[in-house]
Amino acid sequence: MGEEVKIGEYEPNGEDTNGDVERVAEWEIGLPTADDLTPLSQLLIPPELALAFSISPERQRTLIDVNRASQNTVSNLRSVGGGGQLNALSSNNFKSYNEDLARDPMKRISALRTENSGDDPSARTPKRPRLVWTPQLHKRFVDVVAYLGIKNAVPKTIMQLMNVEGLTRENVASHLQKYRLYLKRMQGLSSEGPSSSDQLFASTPVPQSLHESGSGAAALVWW
DNA sequence: AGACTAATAT
DNA sequence: TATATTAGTC
Repeated sequence: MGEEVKIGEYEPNGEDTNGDVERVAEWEIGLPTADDLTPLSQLLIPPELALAFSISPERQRTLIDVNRASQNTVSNLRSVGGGGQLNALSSNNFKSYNEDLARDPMKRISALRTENSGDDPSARTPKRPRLVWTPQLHKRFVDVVAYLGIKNAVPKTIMQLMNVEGLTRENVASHLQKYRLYLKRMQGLSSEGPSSSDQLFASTPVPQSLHESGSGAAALVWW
């Protein structure tokens, strides 16, 4: 990092948030896409190589490490400049980063939030659009569940580790219920011939549209 | 109280 | 069918 200061310099005079958003969107274009990034969970130096050069092997980074690093990044961004419009900008940056993690569904959510942020009494109970579990979101979910092990994988923990803005415990609970049914079905069906109706989760095909998602804004952490 | 989960609703 | 909401339990 070290980019935060520059971000601050973009906005010396205050309220022009739209200008910021545009400029941020502009430099985001140059960033690598999520798929180009080396996963943080991957070791940079292969163990054999480290051994050969007697480099102390780097500790395997876990989901928790990555999650913690992510949290630290947020608080660092927030603390830069000690307040004022810079804070708002920083959290905006994080928000868009997080939206890109979750892709479309979260974008829809935040769009809707700003849309009816008025005084409409029904806005007091801002109804979230129903969450769509994109392959990206689902993969994150599956990774976290696998990491936790099925016994520790409860909605709150999963939600926290997934670290997706706007994702609720209820969202996860609902998905988990379905996922458990799927696992159960797999259990009984292991080594049985594929009934050809198993398109549930099995290798979600790969919509091309999801690969080049417009802005090309990169997620900092992806796997 | 709050979280979990199975059942039920949309 | 996918996701949300409810209701019962711990």
